[in-house]
Amino acid sequence: MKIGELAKAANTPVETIRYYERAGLLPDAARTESNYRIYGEAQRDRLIFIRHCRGLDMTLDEIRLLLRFKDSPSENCAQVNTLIDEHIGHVSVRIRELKNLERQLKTLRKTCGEARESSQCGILNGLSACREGESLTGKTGHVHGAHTMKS
Amino acid sequence: MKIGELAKAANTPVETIRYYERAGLLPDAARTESNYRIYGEAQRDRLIFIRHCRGLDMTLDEIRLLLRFKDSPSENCAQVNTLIDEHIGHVSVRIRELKNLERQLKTLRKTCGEARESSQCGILNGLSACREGESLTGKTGHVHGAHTMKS
DNA sequence: GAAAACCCTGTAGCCGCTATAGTGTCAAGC
DNA sequence: GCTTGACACTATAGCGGCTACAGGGTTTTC
Repeated sequence: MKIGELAKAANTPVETIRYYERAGLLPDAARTESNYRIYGEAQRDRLIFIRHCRGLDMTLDEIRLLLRFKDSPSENCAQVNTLIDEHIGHVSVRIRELKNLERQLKTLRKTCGEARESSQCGILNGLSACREGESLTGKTGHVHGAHTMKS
Repeated sequence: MKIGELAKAANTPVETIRYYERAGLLPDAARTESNYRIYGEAQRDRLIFIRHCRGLDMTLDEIRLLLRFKDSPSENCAQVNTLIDEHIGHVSVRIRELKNLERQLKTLRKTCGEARESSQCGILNGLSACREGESLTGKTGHVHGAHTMKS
């Protein structure tokens, strides 16, 4: 199959596939005479694996490690378990952080129930004031942000 | 105060302060004869405001909007309320996504209780298999990722 | 008067894509 | 057989929000 077909089969943009190749997650693809990439089922499955991992918010580095284990089936998978455990830890930490955030934001929102002059706005004023016990976000994990990509 | 003092006062790296200036969040600072930036209390307060907003995971664009309202105190702050409401929405969405993720990861983790051969590893095999009802993450908000920055 | 600590500008890198510009190849329809 | 359109290729730049240089100048401290 050509790259466009693979893209459909794995529900992945073409550019992303080429990016994964450059990034070393997919092996350099075989080429036709006219220099088009061609793929078999093995590569398709590998790509689907990668996309599953990305769907679980793993970094490409984490995925690289998992792929190494997939590529050496006789090795002991203890490191895989560790990786997943750590990743779960990162996600949990991030959930806790975001819940905190949500709480703070809702508190802040209550301080300006209705529209009024900016100078009187409880939100703007609240953001200016210094709160004390603020343990600013994340040093622990690698799960970031509060903003998803599209739109 | 010079930039280093401001950095301490607002608990913000010097480079980040310069970056905010370039990004138009802080006004171009006044300069000494030897071209050093100098700041007063107003700029310090503005920076602290920005850092509070960042602590609440707002984007620089969102913060720019808030600053516009701070800069025109007689305007109606309805848009501020809307922004905060939307931001709360983004955070809530992200929390739901991450909880989902956590659930999936824990399920996956259970499939390989103990270390064994990679080829037998429930995790690696689970990641290869196609799950059906996967509503892949995020189109709705702008709160992203599961990975925090440092370490 | 030398060394350390600070400041400056400009540029490149991080991640995981995404989007261009500019070119080449191929299959279908006339 | 020639045009049109869909697809493929490479190379490069951009996103956000910093962070980290390199290579210089200034100010403070001993």
